[in-house]
Amino acid sequence: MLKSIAYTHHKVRYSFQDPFKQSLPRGSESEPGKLSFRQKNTWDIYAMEKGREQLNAEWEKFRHFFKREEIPTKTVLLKEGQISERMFYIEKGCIRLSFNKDGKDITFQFFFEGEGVSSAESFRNDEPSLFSIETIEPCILHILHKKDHETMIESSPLIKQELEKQTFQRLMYYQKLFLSRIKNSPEERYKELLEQSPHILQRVPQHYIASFLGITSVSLSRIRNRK
Amino acid sequence: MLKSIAYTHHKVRYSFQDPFKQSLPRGSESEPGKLSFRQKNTWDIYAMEKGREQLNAEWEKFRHFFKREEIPTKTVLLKEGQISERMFYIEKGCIRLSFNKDGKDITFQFFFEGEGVSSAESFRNDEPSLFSIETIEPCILHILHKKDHETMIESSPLIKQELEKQTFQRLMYYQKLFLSRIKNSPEERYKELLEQSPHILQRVPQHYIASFLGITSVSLSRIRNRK
DNA sequence: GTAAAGCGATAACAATTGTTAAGAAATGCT
DNA sequence: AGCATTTCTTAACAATTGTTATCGCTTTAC
Repeated sequence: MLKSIAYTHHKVRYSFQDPFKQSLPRGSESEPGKLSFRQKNTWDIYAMEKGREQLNAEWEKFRHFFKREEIPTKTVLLKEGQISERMFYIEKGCIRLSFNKDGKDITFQFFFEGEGVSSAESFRNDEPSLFSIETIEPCILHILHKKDHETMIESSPLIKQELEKQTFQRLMYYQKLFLSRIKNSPEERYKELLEQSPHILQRVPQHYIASFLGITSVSLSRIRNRK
Repeated sequence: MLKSIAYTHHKVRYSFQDPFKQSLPRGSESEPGKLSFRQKNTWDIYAMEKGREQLNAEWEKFRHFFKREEIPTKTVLLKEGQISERMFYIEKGCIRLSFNKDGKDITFQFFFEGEGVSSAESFRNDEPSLFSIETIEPCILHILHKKDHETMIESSPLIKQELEKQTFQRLMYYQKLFLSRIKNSPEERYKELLEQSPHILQRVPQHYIASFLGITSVSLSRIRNRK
């Protein structure tokens, strides 16, 4: 199967920049609503700044820590309850986060190309992960091991500072995610997906979308028939 | 009314330590489940450490930045959409966070004595707050103004570092909050409140509890009749 | 002390969603 | 291409929650 995806000998086309700058998952940006593609714009502004270039140069120093791997569909990268030792950066493909409730699988976030994925608490505190990480499509990932991550932080105060800044941004993001989840009905949230993240609806199977919206796939069909 | 609460001439009995160490709201710890009173234990351990004492001594240097105020019930400390210039530390009383959806008021967090409250994004980025902050009971608060907060951070690398550490903890907390909200039904979450945070049920009016659980007060009455 | 406001419980009815099952279409594998 | 698996839609019925209104009790304000 992987053989049919001729990426193995394909020249990598992305440039190596801060791999976790985009760590706020794009799939869920429809929920805070205000984050849709805003980071792309912010990214452009940063890209113009000298500091940005300096930071990218700093990331470039640790490029060798990221191991490139091709991963098939429905591969569990991290299982809920395990301790995470790796972070993932997506070059190609789609990933979902999920957890188990009474035998039922609940999806709550999607990640796409250019985004970083991890179970931060597990990774940083050696605690069992609260959720699983799984590929939805065939993926090309760049994988950072925990030890290399620590080495990187110790070696570069600049990167350490940047990651702290991102922690705050993620806090803000989760706050918005949380509020949006409370605030909007599944139907409202589906409509936001339609308007702001159509790529999710095109690439992710409906039953994952339903799970993500917190409803059954039957209810999702009903919602889709209402519009 | 405030005159009947004879705190005005009452000697302050708390000691001035890191006022935001307890910034993870206690009211919602029932949701992550695993955080219930755990911080109190962690606090004790920290209190034994020399570093802890050093940090408290550092906080003590900025005690004068915190303005003590007595606030009556149902006082809006920050209105949704406004820009926050203050952080609050509760000496006495109860505070809730809420936002408005189609004319309806939705409560999502409670704070009690010993806890810090703020709209972090608004405070830090000068953005309109996503929610309101309101007292449920008569309160005694220690209020930190934004300028003083900035002065404090610039003056003390130790405190700056401590606040960064807390940011990560808050990120973890919100992640758990989010997952718990998705995972558990209102009834399950009500039962957790019963077991782990009975003080909330005793002090907070039922209709706020219902709102917090994401249901109407009628549904909450039904749930209460089921147990 | 009295009036008003606030709070909680309950009933009746409407609306929404879940569960289960069946069928059709799309996708994956050999 | 054929077959197996997965995905999506739909119907029927059950379960749950929302909306509205009413009542009684408690608290607050004057």
